[in-house]
Amino acid sequence: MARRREGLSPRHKKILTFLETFLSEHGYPPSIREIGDHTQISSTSVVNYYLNQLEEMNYIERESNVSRGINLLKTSSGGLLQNLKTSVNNLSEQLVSVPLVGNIVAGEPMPVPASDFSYYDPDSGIDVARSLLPAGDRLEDLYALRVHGDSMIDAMVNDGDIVVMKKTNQAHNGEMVAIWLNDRDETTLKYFYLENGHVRLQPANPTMKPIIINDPSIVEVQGKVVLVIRQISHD
Amino acid sequence: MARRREGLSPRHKKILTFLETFLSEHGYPPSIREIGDHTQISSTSVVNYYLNQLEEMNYIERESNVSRGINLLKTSSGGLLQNLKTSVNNLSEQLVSVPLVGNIVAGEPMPVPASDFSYYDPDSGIDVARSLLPAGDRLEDLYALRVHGDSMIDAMVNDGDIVVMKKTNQAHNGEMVAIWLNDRDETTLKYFYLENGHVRLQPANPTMKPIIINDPSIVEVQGKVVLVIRQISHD
DNA sequence: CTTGACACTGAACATTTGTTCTGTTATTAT
DNA sequence: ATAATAACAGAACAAATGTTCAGTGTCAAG
Repeated sequence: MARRREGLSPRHKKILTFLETFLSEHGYPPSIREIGDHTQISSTSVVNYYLNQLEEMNYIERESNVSRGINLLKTSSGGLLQNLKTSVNNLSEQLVSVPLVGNIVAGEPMPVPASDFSYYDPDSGIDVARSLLPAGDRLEDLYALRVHGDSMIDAMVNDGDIVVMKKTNQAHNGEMVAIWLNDRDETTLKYFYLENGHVRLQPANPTMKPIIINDPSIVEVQGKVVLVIRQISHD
Repeated sequence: MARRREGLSPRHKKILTFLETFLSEHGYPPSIREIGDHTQISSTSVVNYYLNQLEEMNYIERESNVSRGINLLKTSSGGLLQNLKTSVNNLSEQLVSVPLVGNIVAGEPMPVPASDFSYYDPDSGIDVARSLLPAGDRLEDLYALRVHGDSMIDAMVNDGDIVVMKKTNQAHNGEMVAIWLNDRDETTLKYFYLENGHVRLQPANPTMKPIIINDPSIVEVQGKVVLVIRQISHD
């Protein structure tokens, strides 16, 4: 006679909740005895009895004869919890911290970080979903700058916006690049076209006219823009 | 004489990479012997020796006399991995999928999703780092629209940009809102100010003049802009 | 050439840990 | 009242596991 109806008993739920809590605090799973200690189950065989049932119901995976060989698949609410094994795979793949290395202002060459990021401070990164970034780009080639001043308006970029750059000093047609113009002492963000021996720098604002540079050598490409982020707050 | 310079040796890196791989495949850490088996280290005391160094350099935490008591803090590339132990808790809190519910074009009222999101398709969401969104906003009040056409240029928003909106039909001074203007059959994005009985709609582009609406009743607020994202690709 | 520190070895040992076994108790259906 | 099953208990045991120890080998500095 089946007393146990399908579903989780209070004891099951208690064990699952303990698993989640322990994992999040320790970074590794608890032992059978630790589970028993924290769920008022005095016997390791009862813990084993319940873990076997949780495995049958696909809340966990177990590995035989392996200490702490428990992999949490679902929470007690049955929710879509990322489990520990996919979180390693997915976290660094889904959310990246792009280092915010300084400001971009019109009257100065913009900062370009050195390749070793020795100055890197994780607290000053900009968090960006990987899915918003170009698929093939290496994360270590990316950095962020905050725009300072109204000088990038023709690039449709506001004071305070964040631009995510990819390191490059070679532009291809149609790419938006950061360019230092030697003759104007000016950094600008424009779409780059090399045409008939001269450079056309096309503003993002389609109502504005391009800059034509007859001597491509005065164009100094400092990076390529891959993403613009504008957080709107009121003044 | 210090032969080991600061930083990771090839053996350290091999161990860290193995830790990441093992964790992602199993959901629990490897034992000392498993690490040795997969990194061609024949002696458990050498594995222990290297793990102690990785702990000193804050790549891992260890728990004494606990089997598989290793918590991975950083990957071999250093720094870009969120703390693994908080990742179980925090992934869904750090990266959110904001539903992309349609397009915003000037000549139509913009789509505003119903409150229950019953149509919601996770594959069509825009991934956004939580840290880029206003701290107090409820995620279920947010949705994204893709801009279609050049009509939002005065808002410094390009064709193809994504705007993340918060549901509201009341604007406060200084907020950027999406407004349907009945008399013009037009949606516009502007900073909103209610002044002396009339509404001033201020473009984001500071070189452009505001729209003054004497009759506030024709202003229909459809949502508030919280974030603009522009993915740059070449044409 | 000597010295000292780092890297490494293999074994021993103690502890941790999971599984199994032999039961008892509680609960429900007949 | 009885039977069957689930839930539980404690102990034993073997295996897994981490730490320690007494060494050896390598290499750069002095």
